[in-house]
Amino acid sequence: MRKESSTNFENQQTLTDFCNASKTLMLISGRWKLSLLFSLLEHNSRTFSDFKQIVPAISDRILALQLKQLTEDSLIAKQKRENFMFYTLTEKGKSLKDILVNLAKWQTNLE
Amino acid sequence: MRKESSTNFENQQTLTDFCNASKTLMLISGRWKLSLLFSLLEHNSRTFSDFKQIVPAISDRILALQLKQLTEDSLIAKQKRENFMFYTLTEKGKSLKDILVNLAKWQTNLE
DNA sequence: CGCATGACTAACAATTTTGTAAGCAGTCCC
DNA sequence: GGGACTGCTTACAAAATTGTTAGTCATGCG
Repeated sequence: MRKESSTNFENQQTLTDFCNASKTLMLISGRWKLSLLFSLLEHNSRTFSDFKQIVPAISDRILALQLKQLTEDSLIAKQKRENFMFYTLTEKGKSLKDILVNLAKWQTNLE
Repeated sequence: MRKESSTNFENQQTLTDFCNASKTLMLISGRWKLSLLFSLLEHNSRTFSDFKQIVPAISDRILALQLKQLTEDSLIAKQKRENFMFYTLTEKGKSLKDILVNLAKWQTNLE
């Protein structure tokens, strides 16, 4: 999916080396990622289908992709319970809470 | 540049309606935007060429594009002084400071 | 068994973002 | 008046992200 020889890729590297905030930003950019994280902040534990109901516009593929990336970045974890897969926030994921809340609050304060 | 009839575009709408944090996130996502903002937090006032020196890998086109978007979103403003264009943070831009610093700090705390 | 549901994946297409190369108007300086 | 620099823009190309459609495999249930 990534082409590790592109200028684009190299620049991304340069950027994250240069600016720590960009690293954090990369973890949470991606369509619907914030929605998924917020819904986990509220409910602690969700299944694939739960997410689809919360964000009906999302397609299976994209949902799976976002969940995969969040999992790879250790912000969420998945585990099986009673034959269902449950997604939950990891400690790392929970530690993002203030940042997420502030992102929302900043926008709200503008209005 | 945008195709206002695509699912992609509609979903972006849905998303920002649904999740305030996503609105904020959109303003600061874009390659090098954080770097540009941080450099303005430090130095208050910069020219186009200054930015090019700070982030040598950036191309003219992309720099101009990012600056334009930041300007359209009113995070920065540009004005002419002594035949040079200077970019500065607006009040709105300055009010992002805590968020930006926290994004960086969160990453740093991980290490 | 036959069908429904949950949690995905594969193949492909559309859209968006980012990068390259070249050029251009305005100002300064010799 | 010829360069050189600043601050862009245009036309084009490459790469990344997002969306569509159609499956797959496992489990549960009447």
